[in-house]
Amino acid sequence: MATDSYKNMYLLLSIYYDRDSNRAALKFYDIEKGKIKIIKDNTGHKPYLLSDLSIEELINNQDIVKHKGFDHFEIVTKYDPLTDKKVKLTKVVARDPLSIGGVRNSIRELLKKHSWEARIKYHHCYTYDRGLIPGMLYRIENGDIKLVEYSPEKSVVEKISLVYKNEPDLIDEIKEWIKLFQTPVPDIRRIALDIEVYSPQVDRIPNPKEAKHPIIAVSLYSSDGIRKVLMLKRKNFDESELVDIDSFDIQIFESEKDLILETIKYLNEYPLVLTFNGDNFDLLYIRTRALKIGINEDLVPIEFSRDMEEARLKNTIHIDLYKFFNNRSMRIYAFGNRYQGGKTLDEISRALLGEGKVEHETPISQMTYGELALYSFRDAELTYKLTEFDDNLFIRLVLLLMRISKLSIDDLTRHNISAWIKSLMYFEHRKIGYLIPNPDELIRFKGKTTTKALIKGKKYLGAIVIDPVPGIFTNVTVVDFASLYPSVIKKWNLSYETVNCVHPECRKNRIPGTSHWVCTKRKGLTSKLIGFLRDLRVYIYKPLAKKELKPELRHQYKAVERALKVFINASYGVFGAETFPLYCPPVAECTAALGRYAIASTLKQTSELKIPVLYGDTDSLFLWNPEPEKIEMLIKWVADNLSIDLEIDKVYKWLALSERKKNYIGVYTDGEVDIKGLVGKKRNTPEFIKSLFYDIVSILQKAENIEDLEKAIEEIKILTRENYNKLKRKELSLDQLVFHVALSKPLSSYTKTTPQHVKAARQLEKLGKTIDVGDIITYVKVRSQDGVKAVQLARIDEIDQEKYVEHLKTTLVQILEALGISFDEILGSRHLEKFISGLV
DNA sequence: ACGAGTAAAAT
DNA sequence: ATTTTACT
Repeated sequence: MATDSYKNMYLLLSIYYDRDSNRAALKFYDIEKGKIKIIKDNTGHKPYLLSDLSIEELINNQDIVKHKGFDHFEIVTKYDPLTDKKVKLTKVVARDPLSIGGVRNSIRELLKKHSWEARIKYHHCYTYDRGLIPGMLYRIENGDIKLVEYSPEKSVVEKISLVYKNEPDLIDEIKEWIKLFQTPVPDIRRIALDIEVYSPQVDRIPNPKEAKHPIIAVSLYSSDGIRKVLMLKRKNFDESELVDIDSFDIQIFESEKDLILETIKYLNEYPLVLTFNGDNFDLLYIRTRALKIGINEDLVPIEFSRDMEEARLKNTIHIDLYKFFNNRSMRIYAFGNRYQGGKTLDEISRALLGEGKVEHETPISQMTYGELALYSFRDAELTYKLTEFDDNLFIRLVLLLMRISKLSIDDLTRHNISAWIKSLMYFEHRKIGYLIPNPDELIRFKGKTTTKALIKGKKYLGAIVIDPVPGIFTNVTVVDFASLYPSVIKKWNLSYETVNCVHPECRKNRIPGTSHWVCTKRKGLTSKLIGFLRDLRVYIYKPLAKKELKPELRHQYKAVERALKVFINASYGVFGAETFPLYCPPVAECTAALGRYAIASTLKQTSELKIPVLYGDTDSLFLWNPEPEKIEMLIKWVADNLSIDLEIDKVYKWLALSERKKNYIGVYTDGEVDIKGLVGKKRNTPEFIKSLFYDIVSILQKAENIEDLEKAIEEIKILTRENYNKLKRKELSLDQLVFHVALSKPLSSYTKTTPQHVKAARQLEKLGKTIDVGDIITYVKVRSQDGVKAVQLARIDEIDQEKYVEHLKTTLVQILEALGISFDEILGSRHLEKFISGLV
């Protein structure tokens, strides 16, 4: 792989509908020049929809032929995955992207029954029809756009040929996938931007749709060395406030118009413009304000989508990091869930970069020029650094996710996993001539679920959680299935078209635990794709990410491995989500059922092998003191009988299980602690209880064996008493007693009950504070009618101590119950009782 | 705007 | 008993 030279290469970043020319357009990144190159469609490509009405039927309906946007009909043949039949369809071709909507509307009534592929976004369709893959490298010669081919390394091809030796017809296809991952990922020149706005009301964020007040600062931080704050000169300007700042440049503007015009230069200059919440604030504000103060619209390169959700730049590309870093998949898989809960730039950058925003008490509008410059600059700096940390992980990840999903950079960074998988699936459908089913047709053919969920309101039965054996155990080995659900999807040929297929002879191929069956004649599309991605991750890129010596390549493989994980792990969930256009509950239900089947049969085998099982959840089994040979036998049995990889996940020096599921504490052989589910760990727990909890944990951490644990308990007892007394003597500050709870819906929609955090939020609202969905409400428990007060309104002497003692107790009982039980055996049960009663 | 299962507190 | 949140 040649990573040293990108000569004459262009990176495809975006495919979009260009409003000015009413055609599709492509945004490439010219790697050598560090600039965007825009190419407008010159192929005369026309949008279309597919209908199973015949040409005669359509002609009889004169509305369509008379419609001025209509161009012509074509006949196409497709494979219908729902009926397993070839079908002839009429392709209704429109004149241009603008008229496709009108053409569709002219036969809307007919299409409700018969249409297929009528609701698909034009630029997605264009992406496939032109055979272009966003995120890949191209050469542009005489108007021709040619993919730069990187052949996979020989060792990689050999390995994958070995893995697929029983399915040789799939080898060519998987080699195409390898090209996506072997093509190098170039760095992209980019600039982060953040604005500050004057506001006469201290607590109000200015409304960007009105933009009543001036922009007073624009901070910029770029990959090629721009470190700058543009500032508006207001009254009382004092240059001396700025003399000490030497880590970045400050440029003072006499007029706001000049300041905005200078900002616009950067928006046109840099290929990628990064913001944090620019879709909803910064870019919207700049545009509104620019027009308001009389800048000609032609000079403003900021455009909005019709729903006002997306701020696009005419000549370059805008990425809103707020959306991307708050994407669930990104948070969980790519970034190891290191910033759970937080959504703000401050919280996210603290978690990922270890530094947060500049703390300030003075409202922005009252800051000195020096304070404002420092504050504003840090925001742009953090925004940029979110794309730079971990050796440009962000850029690598985004480009690889684009290659897998076939989405443009602006679509990818703004949409969630279901849109990514939808785009991937649609692309594959087109590639192999499959008709894309309409969601209502899909449900009609595949039916509903047949099992009953344990949780009210859920659609089908999920995973098994084995009742834990309470007590303390030394030497516990945890085995788990390597990506259980994706493995099951691959192994059992699960896909929306293969589950409950039309062939009578497949009906006997039952899925255990359900009334569904799966096709024996055709390979399922989802099964094939998820199988590819899984195999590439497990057999190729996970090993390469570890052993590759060249840092550049190693970083790329690491990003490949993580990007694959994102898709693989979400592949099951989307089929059970109504919002997914290939929603197919039987697929999700079969996946979960086969997961249960896998763990249940493995459990049976452990008892054959006489390995004691202490606990298990979904895809894991906790084995007590297992002999290594027996684990080997178990792993072999699973491989032979279930064709799933069972792996040793972790080994505990000791593990304390309570009676509660998903609730335990253990110490690994390397001394690291593992805590699951205990309230002491949870985000909403007050700091004072949390810190006591962690102090106790670190005492336990030192214990090597059961005897040590006994001594540890004594220490814990003393520590707990101390803290209890602190509470009673009111030696704690309000801050340490705060509960943090997120508001999951708008305040007005809490109608059934009024939880405590809602009470506190309403108190704040009364004082004129705006409260939004997702806000973390901080409150303390007090002795009053409501029982709670927002922390801002409370005094230390109002605190309801009893409530806190209760909370302290439940937190500690979770640990002690587990420890106590084995204590019962050693010291008798009085010990624990005395310990707990001593607390209250 | 990705699934189901579990725990705990307040109402 | 139900609602709500946090977590696996």
